[in-house]
Amino acid sequence: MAVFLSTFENKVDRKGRVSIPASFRGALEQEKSTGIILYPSFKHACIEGNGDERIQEIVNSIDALDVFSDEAENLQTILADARQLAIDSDGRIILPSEFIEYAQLDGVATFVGLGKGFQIWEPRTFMEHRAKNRERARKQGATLRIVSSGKTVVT
Amino acid sequence: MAVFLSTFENKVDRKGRVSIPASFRGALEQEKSTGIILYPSFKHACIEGNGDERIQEIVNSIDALDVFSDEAENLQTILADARQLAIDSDGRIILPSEFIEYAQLDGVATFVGLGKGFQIWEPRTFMEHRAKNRERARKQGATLRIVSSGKTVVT
DNA sequence: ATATTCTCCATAAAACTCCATGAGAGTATG
DNA sequence: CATACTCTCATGGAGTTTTATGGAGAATAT
Repeated sequence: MAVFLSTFENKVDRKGRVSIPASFRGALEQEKSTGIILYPSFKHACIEGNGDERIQEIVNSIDALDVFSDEAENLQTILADARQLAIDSDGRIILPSEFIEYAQLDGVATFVGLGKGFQIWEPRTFMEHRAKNRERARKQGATLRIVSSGKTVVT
Repeated sequence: MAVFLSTFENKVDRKGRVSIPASFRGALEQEKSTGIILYPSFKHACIEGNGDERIQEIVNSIDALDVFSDEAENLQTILADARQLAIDSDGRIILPSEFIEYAQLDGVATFVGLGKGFQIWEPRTFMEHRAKNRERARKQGATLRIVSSGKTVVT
């Protein structure tokens, strides 16, 4: 299965063009994704990115919820704001202006691998976010214990 | 099962290239890993290494958590800092500069087998670390209980 | 027609491949 | 048993390919 890993900083030019990191493109190909799907994050000032396969899972998960529940409606807004973007022959996409504004990008974008998907951040904002996460992880003493079944337990 | 054992000291050249110890490569092959995953250690000034099979377990485990939970975000920082590296035909990888800096490598790297995975240290730093560990082990008198499932617990 | 999007090309830097060397371990053989 | 041979492994260098990125022109839409 494809995995999005590591972080990359790429430039966003005046036209909104930005290169997708090569390893992310590799992951997308494994998913047989022709393009990528972007949508604004719920929690943070960043853009969430996924391949087609992952979006299908999300759609199915939402579909499994109670149709008229608040939760379902909340999550459906994700889909409403999502855009499918083609990757051009040079490995780039054009970031829609609403996403550039939402994440407050200014010429540079940080691509953050999260396993099944990834995020796009304004570099400084991401630095702060990461620092906060690390601090919290240290406080909570997060260590990773792999159990034989393949499940991971935070102790 | 693949096991990483013993320690090796290999050179890191100007391009950041370093040979993976042959026995480690053997262990990786048994895991059907085509490459390795490296990420900075939480606790120490060293790099943690695993076969890329391992990262799959971590990704799946995180995925099993509530997507927007704090725990998931804590663990995602591991993925964001991790890199998947291909082993070239000569058995080498290129260490990304951020890892060289993090572990403060200067031309030499110590590979330390830890069973399921391994670590990469700056040699002097590792010496001190090992001395400290041995001292503690002597004081506390570590004993080992073998668990039938194959899991090992240090008490 | 004018702005926006898409295609194609150019380039520099980084990553990858291939080849060569030398040290050491192990093996063969006289 | 000592010497020569072979093999693997670590390491260095050179050349090729891939990436990221900028710009120009063609296609498309408004």
